[in-house]
Amino acid sequence: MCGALRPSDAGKKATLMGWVNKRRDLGSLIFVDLRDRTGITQVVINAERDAAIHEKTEALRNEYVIAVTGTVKLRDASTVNKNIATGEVELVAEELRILNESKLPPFLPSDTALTNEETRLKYRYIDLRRDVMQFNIELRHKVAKAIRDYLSAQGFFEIETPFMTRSTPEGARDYLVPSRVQPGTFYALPQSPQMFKQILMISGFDKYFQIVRCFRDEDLRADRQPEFTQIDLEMTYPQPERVWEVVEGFLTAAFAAAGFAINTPFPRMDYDEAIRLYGIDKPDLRLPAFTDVRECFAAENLQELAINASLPVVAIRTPKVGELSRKERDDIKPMFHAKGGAKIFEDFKRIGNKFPEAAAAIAKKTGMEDGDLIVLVAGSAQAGAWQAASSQAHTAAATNKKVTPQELAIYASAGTLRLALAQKYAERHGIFKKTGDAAKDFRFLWVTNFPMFEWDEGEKTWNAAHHPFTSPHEEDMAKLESGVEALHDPLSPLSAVRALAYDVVLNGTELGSGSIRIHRQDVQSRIFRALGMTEEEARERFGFFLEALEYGTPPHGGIALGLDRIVMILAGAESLREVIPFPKTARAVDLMVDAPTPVSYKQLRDLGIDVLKFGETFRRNWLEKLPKSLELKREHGRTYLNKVGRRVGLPASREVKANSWKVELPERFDHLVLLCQSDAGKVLDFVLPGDLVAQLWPAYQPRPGHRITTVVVRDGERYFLRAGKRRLEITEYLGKTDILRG
RNA sequence: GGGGACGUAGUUCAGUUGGUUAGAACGCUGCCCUGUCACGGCAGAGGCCGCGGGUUCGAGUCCCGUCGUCCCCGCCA
Repeated sequence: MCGALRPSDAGKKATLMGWVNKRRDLGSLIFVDLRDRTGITQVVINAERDAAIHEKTEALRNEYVIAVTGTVKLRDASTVNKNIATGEVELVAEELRILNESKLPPFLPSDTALTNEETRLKYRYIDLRRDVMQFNIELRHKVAKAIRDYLSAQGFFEIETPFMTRSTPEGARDYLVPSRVQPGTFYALPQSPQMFKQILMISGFDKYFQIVRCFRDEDLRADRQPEFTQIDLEMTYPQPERVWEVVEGFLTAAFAAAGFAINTPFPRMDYDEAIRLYGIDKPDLRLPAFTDVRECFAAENLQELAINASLPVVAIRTPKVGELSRKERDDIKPMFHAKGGAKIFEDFKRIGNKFPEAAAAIAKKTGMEDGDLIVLVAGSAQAGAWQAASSQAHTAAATNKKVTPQELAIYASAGTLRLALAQKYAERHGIFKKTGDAAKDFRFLWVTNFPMFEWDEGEKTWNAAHHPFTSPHEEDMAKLESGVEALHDPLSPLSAVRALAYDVVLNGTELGSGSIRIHRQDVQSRIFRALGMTEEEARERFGFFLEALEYGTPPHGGIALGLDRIVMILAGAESLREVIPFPKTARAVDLMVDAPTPVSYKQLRDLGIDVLKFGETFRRNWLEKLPKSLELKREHGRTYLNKVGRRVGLPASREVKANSWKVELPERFDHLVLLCQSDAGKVLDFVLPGDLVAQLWPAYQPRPGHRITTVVVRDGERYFLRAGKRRLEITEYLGKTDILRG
């Protein structure tokens, strides 16, 4: 392999195969850097030694695939290249074969400046040749293998679960797979194998794991792809601590495989504590926690600052930011997104001028050092009105050590600001820079005792915060019982029910989430009742599962971790795309294979599917595939696309600037779908029933593959179809059918 | 669904208050070069300034729309 040769190999014969990474042509002496997965070796071709090979080498271009046989030679001391592992040797070519040529790639794997994502994704096979990508994918393999090996050694079975499964209304949107055999019905791709793994526990496979693809049809982020990989595991009879031990074990193995020695056990923190100290349920422990500095102010100070004295005053300390200019201070304000009456005091100097004693106390309490930035977040006095009204909640919650919604608003606002500030001044405080000490670089944390229920302000009800199979705390069972009576009361005892749920967090990223599950039918019923679900509704949605629970279900629990995120952090990457070989864009498009695409009518018909609304995707995919040189032409009272002009489209009319495009008619049709861009730039698409088509084109006989184009014209509030000189008003008709505005 | 950034040569980018023929670097092509490894030297090719409208005597530059990529909010049990 190209990265393998060492001085000890000197004198040996070797054959290397790989890509031409670089050719340095010095005339009758040519150097070729030959690259494969393992590295780069320099090949020397000397015209004096072999004119034929030299001639062949002159034809080589970047990314040609070649095979070279030659003798490994130690380099002279003066020509050693310390930058590469094979730098002390080179291969003197005695035979050279061009295995394949290459077109000039849009970018080279050896380029130092990164090409834009669009090009990288389109030519992913070239992008993946880059050493960083090779490293990341190899790292991913090593991590996955380490986890498999560890869990297997611990007695876990890797068991596969179906990809084509049942849609559940809970949680994220499902990706659906239509059934041909039973038209009108759909499988769903799993958001996670949650129910199957619990069924496996019921089935007696007491330790299960799987490195498995999951699918969620939600909007993407840098750390969210529509398909992603989970390390999913479940075991019987565990305390949460037992699950944590297993996770700590395989993470240690995974990080070791990546060359990092991490410490276990990870620290643990209650959800409430995480909110109080960090304003978020996935704290980044590398940064300083909040300090509550309400006590540092005198009551009059708070009044003067219009701060609500019954809510916390949070100090955010960002280290080593240094003196900020007026403009820089102003830049902080837009970074703050106030929730529920939270307000910001970004100018600590001014606080110091006005209230020197308070400022001194704050500086002391926060451990402020020279150059540290202090920003305060507090509840505004205006928020006091509704605060007073629910002061009862405040006291009640205080006894439960529970964070109230009002406090949460302050903490959460401060929490996002804390991260934004840390991000903005990352260069200055340097906390995010790797030190090389894994214990400092990777700050793990277990966040535990999540609330069982979340208040939905819109629906005025309590929802399951995790999933409805999460077991509540044994001690909170009584609250659960009484809380059921107050399902639509935001102050319900349900607010204080804790779940046996836990998250594993690394450097502010949620790596995984798990829980001890409910294994008893009676508890499960109570939870469903608490969620306002009747027995019948519950049966309807989770029938098979509830039935399974009744056949001797052992206590069980587990967790699922995002493999992509783990590898991303290990690789030091900013985006999941860097650790997924074939990722999708923010619009869930695969730019290499160009998916998704519209499918033929025949395919849809087989599935019993009728697509009513063709959206942007349809329009784009269909239009883009038309030759650019088409223009509309009218003949024999019909409109055709002809090869004349530059773009597809109709000449702009006075009334409306309309584009139009073809619709491929099926053998049989009940309606046409037309899409039209109105003068306001809005895309209208609507269904045109068959009898209207007949009115417009009386002589028209639908034929397979026949294409028709028409234009929708708008005149004020009236809409017309145009066919030749005829105009057919469809305004009224549109009112009766569904006109869908895109 | 909402907000923001970006789109100029194959690639990364520059392009002034709108004003001659749109530049640089790398890459590419040809020639020269025996110790390079970011090789060097000489010569050269390469542009619907994303697309469509508009304003203007004049648009890469201003306005509107649209397409695409990225980031964020909502969403993601």
